[in-house]
Amino acid sequence: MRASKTAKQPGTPAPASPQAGKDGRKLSNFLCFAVYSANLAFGRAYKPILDELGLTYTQYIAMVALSEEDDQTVSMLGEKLFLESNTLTPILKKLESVGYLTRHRDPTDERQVRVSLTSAGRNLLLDVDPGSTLIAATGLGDDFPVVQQSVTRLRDNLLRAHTEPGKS
Amino acid sequence: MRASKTAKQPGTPAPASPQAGKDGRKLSNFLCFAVYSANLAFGRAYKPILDELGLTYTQYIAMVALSEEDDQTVSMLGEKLFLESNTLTPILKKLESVGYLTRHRDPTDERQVRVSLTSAGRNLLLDVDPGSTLIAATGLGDDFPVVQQSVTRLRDNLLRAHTEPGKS
DNA sequence: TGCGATTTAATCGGATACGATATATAAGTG
DNA sequence: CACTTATATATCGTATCCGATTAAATCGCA
Repeated sequence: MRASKTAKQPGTPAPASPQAGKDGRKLSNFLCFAVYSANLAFGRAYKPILDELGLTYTQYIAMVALSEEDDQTVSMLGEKLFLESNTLTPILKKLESVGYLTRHRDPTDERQVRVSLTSAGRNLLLDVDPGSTLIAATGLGDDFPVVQQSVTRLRDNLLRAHTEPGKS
Repeated sequence: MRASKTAKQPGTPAPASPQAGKDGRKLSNFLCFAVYSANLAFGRAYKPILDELGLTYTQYIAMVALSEEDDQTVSMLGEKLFLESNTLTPILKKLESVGYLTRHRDPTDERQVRVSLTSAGRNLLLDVDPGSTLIAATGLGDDFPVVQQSVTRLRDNLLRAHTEPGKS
């Protein structure tokens, strides 16, 4: 969105590499740290909202992912959430124990577990409205969709580079 | 709140709020999830590099923060990393046990613990160069500094809104 | 058909995050 | 000085993440 051709901003150092120069190793120049700390900030912003529902952040996004489709397998859910069964299974069991979802072995393939939200789980999602309050808290204004898309692209590029070791 | 003429991507709806409309609750419309999953992706991208050094990601950024200044207290370090003693103390003890830093009670104020990198710790940081390889993996190109600044601003806004409850 | 290879969840151990609490030290007050 | 309050770490319990492994079911192929 901003001047892709000019790499040299007058006021901002903004090096492409955080290694450039002596002060290039400052934490504030690390994109990974910006993302890491922004994630912490989001977790803290969501906490008071989700606490009232008795949900953690990960439980919440798992339920959002489940609301998109019924009878998803753990693997399907994991692809959406970028998590695997070692992380998801305990979370799903927890959500099942409080009645927000059901877990059943697929009769067609007993290896798979099909997960679906219960009506209680679906109703809970209707109650939570973190968007309206938190959208403002981001302070991004019109840049909101741009930042979202940039971070999403960043994520996908990182994961692609990670799974395709053939490059360098 | 809307009206971004800069939305040059033709096919993307990119609503300001993930709540808008029925499909607005899709996970892909959540900025928090973009940040959350990008953080996971960064962790996985860093892992093979840091594994060779026997460091975790959090241990690494803690050492980067320590490299900026000697004799920092746990609180000072926590302000930089957005963490508190409950998280930092075990990490610092671990890094001390492997000889990368020292921890001493401040004689002036015995409540405080002063932390400094050892020469071994400083040398270790010289070895790691995740920048050059990972910069390319982000695939952001010239947008790198823009995204970094946006995410940093996002984080600061979220934390400010969180600590200042006087708004809504 | 038989059986090794693959796939899917689940389990386990280690390392964060974080709220709540504990402990020790320092500072403030009369 | 006694005593209360405040501050700085540390400890503890809960909930993720993740690599490695396990267990069960399915697939592949002779």
